[in-house]
Amino acid sequence: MRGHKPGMDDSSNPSALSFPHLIKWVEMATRARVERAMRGAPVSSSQLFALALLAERGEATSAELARLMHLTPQAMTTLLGPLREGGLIERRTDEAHRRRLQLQLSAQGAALLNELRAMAPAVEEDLLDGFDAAERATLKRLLARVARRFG
Amino acid sequence: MRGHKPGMDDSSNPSALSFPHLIKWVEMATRARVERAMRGAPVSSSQLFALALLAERGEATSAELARLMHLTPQAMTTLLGPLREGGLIERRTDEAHRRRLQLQLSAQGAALLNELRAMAPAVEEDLLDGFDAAERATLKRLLARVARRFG
DNA sequence: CTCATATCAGCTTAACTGAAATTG
DNA sequence: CCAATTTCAGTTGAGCTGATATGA
Repeated sequence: MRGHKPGMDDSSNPSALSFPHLIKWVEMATRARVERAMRGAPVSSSQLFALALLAERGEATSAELARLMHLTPQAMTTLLGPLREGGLIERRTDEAHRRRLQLQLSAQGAALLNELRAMAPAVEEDLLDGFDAAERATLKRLLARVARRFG
Repeated sequence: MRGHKPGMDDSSNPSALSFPHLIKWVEMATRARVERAMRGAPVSSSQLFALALLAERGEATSAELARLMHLTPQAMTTLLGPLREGGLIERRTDEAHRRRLQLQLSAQGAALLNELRAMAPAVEEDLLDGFDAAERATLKRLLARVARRFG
């Protein structure tokens, strides 16, 4: 318990970092390692994340992905442009709503995603070295719960 | 338990997101809300984070902050520039190592940090709505442990 | 000489706002 | 007419590499 009273978090410590700062800090540590591991890859880490979300959904519009990723639709158009030019995603017009363009991974996109997924365990191991299996599972479960609240 | 065997995380699910992607996702949700809450503020969220780290340390060099934030020293110079011009941080030459410039918050910097800290609870509440106190404490404790491993 | 610190210059990527066209 | 989707154009911020200078 390290001197903590039950139910007492660190918010009583005036110099404790807020939740936004903690997330930002861990993300910066993660980002640095992911960028290094992805050096030379044909997509950025943000683009890879979009591919992963699209793979999970099977099919989605650009506007849906923008909402999932908390970006403006314009930012999503920019992000997806190179993926489409690189043949990693394909589009088809939704016949029910002809303004919507349904996206899905191409075979190349799926292959690239699969290939780049291989680097994630090493990054995780580096970041979570010293965390036991239960702690890792708890952290990932809580993060997934936060993320999924919005999509 | 929702059908989970004890000790089993979601890594056996091929479409589960990796730790780097989970962090990125939560960070994007957080970033969007923080940027909205900080619209019009004289510093960016990254600059605010640098101020928070500096406040915690009391004093630090630019190179130390760069290592803490997993940035290059050059990126840190760029990030700190406006803070110095805005009178939010002060520098003094380290007499033992005259090449080092020790940084610390000015009174204005401390005041601004204090003011902007007020928006964090609302962002946290929005993101962690539905999480009980124990879950929030656990999540923050685990995130802090990851972040502190590197500084 | 070597290493760490700090900074300048130039570049790329990620994100925004504003404006416009298309479809339901 | 209005709302959602997509995209173009322009802008800002955040991060990188390379090169330079200084001090221990």
